[in-house]
Amino acid sequence: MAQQFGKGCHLHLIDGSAFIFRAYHALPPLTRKSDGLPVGAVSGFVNMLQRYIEGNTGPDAATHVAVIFDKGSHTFRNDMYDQYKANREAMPEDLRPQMPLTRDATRAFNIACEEIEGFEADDIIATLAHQARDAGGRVTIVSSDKDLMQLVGGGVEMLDPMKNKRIDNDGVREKFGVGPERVVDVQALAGDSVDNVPGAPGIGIKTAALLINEYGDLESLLDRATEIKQPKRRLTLIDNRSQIELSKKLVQLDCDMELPFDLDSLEVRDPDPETLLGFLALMEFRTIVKRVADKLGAEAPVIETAPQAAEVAAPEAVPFDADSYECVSDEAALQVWIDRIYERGYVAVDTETTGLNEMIVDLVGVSLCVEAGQACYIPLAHKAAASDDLFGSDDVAEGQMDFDRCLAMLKPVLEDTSIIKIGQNMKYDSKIFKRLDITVAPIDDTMLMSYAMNAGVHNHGMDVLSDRYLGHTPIPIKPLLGTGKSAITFDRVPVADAVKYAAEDADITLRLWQQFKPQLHAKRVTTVYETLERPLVPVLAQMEMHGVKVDRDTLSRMSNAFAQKMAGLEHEIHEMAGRKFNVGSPKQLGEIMFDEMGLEMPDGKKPSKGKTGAYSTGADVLEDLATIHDLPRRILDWRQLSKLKSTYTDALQEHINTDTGRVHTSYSIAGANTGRLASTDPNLQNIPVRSEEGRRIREAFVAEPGKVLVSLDYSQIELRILAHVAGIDALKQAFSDGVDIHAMTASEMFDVPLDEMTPDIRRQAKAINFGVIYGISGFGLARNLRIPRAEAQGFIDRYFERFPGIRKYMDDTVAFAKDHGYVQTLFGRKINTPEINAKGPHAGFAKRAAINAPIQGTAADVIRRAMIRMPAAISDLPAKMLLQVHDELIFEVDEGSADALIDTARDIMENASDPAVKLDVKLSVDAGQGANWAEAH
DNA sequence: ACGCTCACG
DNA sequence: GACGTACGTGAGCGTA
Repeated sequence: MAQQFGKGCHLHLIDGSAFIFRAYHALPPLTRKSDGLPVGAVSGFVNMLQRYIEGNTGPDAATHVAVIFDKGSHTFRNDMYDQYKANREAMPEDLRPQMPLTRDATRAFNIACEEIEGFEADDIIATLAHQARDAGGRVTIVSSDKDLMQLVGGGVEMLDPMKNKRIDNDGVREKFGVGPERVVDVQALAGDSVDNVPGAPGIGIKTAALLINEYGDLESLLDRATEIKQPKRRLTLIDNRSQIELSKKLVQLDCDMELPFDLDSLEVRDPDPETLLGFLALMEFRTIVKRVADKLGAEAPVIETAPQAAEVAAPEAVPFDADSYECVSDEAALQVWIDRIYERGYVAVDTETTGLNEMIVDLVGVSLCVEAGQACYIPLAHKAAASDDLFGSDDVAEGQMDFDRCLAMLKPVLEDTSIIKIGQNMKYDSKIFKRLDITVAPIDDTMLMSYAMNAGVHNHGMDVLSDRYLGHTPIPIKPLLGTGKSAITFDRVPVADAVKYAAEDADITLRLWQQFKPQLHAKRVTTVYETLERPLVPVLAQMEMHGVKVDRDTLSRMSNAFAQKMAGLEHEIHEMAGRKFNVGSPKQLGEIMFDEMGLEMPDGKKPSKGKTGAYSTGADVLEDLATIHDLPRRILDWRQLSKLKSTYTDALQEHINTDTGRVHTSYSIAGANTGRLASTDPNLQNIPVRSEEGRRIREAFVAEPGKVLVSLDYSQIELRILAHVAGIDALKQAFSDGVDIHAMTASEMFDVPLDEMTPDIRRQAKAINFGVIYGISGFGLARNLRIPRAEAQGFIDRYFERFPGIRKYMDDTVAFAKDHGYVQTLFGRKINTPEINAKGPHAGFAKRAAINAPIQGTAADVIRRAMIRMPAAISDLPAKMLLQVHDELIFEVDEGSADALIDTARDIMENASDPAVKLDVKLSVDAGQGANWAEAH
C-alpha cells in the first residue's frame, strides 16, 4: 500500500519549531480553562497545521509530509564554535511544557513527526530534501527561514506559510543577490546576529553578494582577496579569513545525515477522527474541535465547561481552609499527589527548612499544591516533642515517610521538563534541592511575576501578595517558632501545626500564579519576565552556592590593627572633649560638640538637627567643623575604622562557611525597584574601595591556589545609556572617540580646551554628569561640590544650554511618568511611579527617581542579560562567575585561562544588549586580574 | 522598631 | 514663594 517515493511524488517538510514560535508570539497566553495549563502555542500550532491541511490541494499538494523539530540545544555546530546561537534568549518558561504537546498534536493529525537529538531541524530538512530530489520527486519546505534557502533548486522550493508565497531560485536571488548554490557563501561573509554567526565584520548581505558575484565563489574570493580595491574590505577579508571559513561551516546544512526512517514512511495519511478529536478535546480547544469535527463529518466530543482558572483563584470561590490540607506520610499517599501533578502539568512547591541560610539549613518538609485549596505537606525531618524537656527530644517525630525515599520519588517530577514548578522566591527552594542533588526545572516564580508587573507599587513578599491579591492573611510563622532566645527551628514545630502553615504557603503560591500568569501578558511584561527575571534564578543560585573564598587570617589581622588605632583615637577624643563618652553615639557626640564645647558651624548656620531632635553629626558636618577644631577629624577617622572593623573585618568572618571556607551572599532579584540586584547576608556589593585603608579589605577576597580572580566592569555604562536615550550627539561622539567623558563635558561647559584641563574643573564636570543621572537640582549639586547654590544653578543652566537634549529627555520622562504612572527601560522593564502626581516634597523625590530609573534600570538589564548568557559562554573554560556589583562581574579562573576568560566574558558583556536593543553607543568593558580582589579590580 | 551613619555603584 | 532634595541599595549601632 505504501507508495514508493519517486517521480511524481511531492514531499512537504514543515519547520515545526518555526511554527511553534510564531504561534507562541502571535497569540495571547491562552491557558486550558479547567486548570490553567498554558496551551496558547499548542492552539496556534494546531490552527496552523489545520490551515495547512485545508490548503493542501491542487497541483502543489503533498503526497508525503513531515513536521520536523529541533531537539536538544547542543549540536555539532556548538562543538565547532561555542558561541553559536549564544545570543539566543532562553525558551520562555510557559512554552517549554507545550513542546511535547506540539509533538502530540502532530501525531494526532497523523502526520509524521521527526526529531533527532543533537541535530537542528534544518539539517534533517536538508537531508530529506536531498533524498527526495535525488529520487526524482518535488520538495516544498514550509518555512520562511532564510537559512533553508540554500536548499532551493532542482525541484526544491520553499513556501512562506504566512504570506502563502512560494520561493524559488528567483526568490532566493531576490533575498540574497545570488543563486541558492552561493547562499552559504554570502551568509558566511555577512554573518548572522540572531544565530551569532560571526561572518566578516562590516560586511552585510549586499556587499557579500557583490563580492561573490564578482569572484565566483567564497574560496576564490578569499584566495584573491588581495585584489580587492577597497582597502577596508580587503583588510577585513584577509584578517578574518578563518572566522569567515568557520562561518561557512556553521551555515552549511548537513545533507547527508543518517536517518532512522525513510521517505516512504512519510506518506500522507488521513487523520483518525477519534484520535484527533480526542486530543483537541483534551486541550479544550472548543472552536477547533467544532471546525475539525465538521470537516471530518464526525461528532464533536463534549468539552465540559469548567470554571475559569481566575474564578477558581478568587478567594470567595474556594475559601482558605487550613484544616483541609493533607499530611502525606507514606509512599502511596505521595504517589497519588505525583499522579495528580502529571495530570496537571504544573505544581506549586514550597520547602520548609531549619533556618534561612540556604547553604547551611536542612530540609524539614515539602509542600505541594495542584489546585486552589488542595495542598499537602510532607513532613520529613520533624523532631518528636518531649514532655520533660523544654528543647524537645532528638527523636524523629512519628508519621513521616523516609527522607531519601521521598526525594527519590520527587526528583523525577522536579526535574521533568514538562512539569512547571511554581514557587514564591524559587531561588531559595532550588538551592535547597540542589544541595540534595535535585535540579528543579522549569520554574515559575510568583515573586518575580509580581516584580515584573508591580515594581515600585509594593514589595513582593508572600504576605503582601496574599493580602493584596487573595484578600487573605497567611498564618504567621512567629507564633509557631517563637521569638528571641526561646525561638525554635521549624523541625521542632509539631507536625499538625506545620501542615497548616506549610501547605497554605503552597496553596497561596498556586493561587497567585493562576492570577498573575495571564496578567503578565496583559501588562506587557512577559518578555521582561521571561528574559530578565526567570532565567536569572539558576544563574544566581549557582553563583551563590559557589561563593567567594575569604581569608580569615587577613581579616583577623586587620581587625586587630583597627582596634589598636581606634583605642588611640578614642583616648585623644576623650582628652579633647574633656570627658569620657561613647564615641559611637551620634547623640552624645552632638551634645559634646555643640552644647559643651560650643563649636559653631563655619558657615555661621545653626547646627542642624534630625527628626529625633538630636544634632546631626554626619560626615559632611564633621568635615566642615574640621576646619575649626581637631576633634571632628579624629571622629571621622575613628568612624571610618569603626565601620571597617564592625561591618567588614569582624562581621565578614562570621559569614565564612565552615564547610566551604567561602562566603555565600544572597542576591535579591526583586529588591531594588530599578532592576538592580541587591546583595545580603553579607552585602558583597559595598565592600570598601574608595579609601586606601578600606580597599585593603579586598585583599581578603582571594582565589584558590592556582587560580586568579578576574574582574570585568562596564566603563561609564550609565552615561553611555544616557547618551543613547537622550540622543546627545556630542556625548555619543566622545564615547566613540574614546575621550575622557568628564573632561569633554568640562571643556564644553567652561570653554576650556582639553589640553588645558585642570583636575578641579574636571571634578566639577564629573559631579554634574552624575547629577544629571540622578535628576539634578541646584541644591544637590551645590551641596556635593560645596559651592553656593546660585553658582551650582548657573552650572546646571549652562549644561542644559550646551546639551539641550538632556533637558528634553528629563522633561519627556517626567511627562511620560505622569501620563502612564510608570517609566520604562530600553528592554521594556516597567518601574511604577505611583507618587509622581503627588503634591509636596514627595513630588521632587518621585520626579528624580523617574528620571533616574530608566538609566539605572537599563544598565541593570544589560548586565542581567550578560549574566544570563555567561554560564553557557564560559562552560568550556575552567572558570566560575562569583559576584556581581551592579556594573562589575567577578570570576575565579585557572591561572592559565584568565586571558581566554577575559576575551569571552568581555565579548558577552559588551554585546549584551544585542539583539534586543541596538545602542548608538558602544559598551566598553575594563578588565583586571590578580590573586585577590584588590589586585583584580 | 527606627533613625543615623556610612559602605558601594 | 517655600518646601527640602541629588539616584539606588544593606548593615551595624545606639536609642527609644
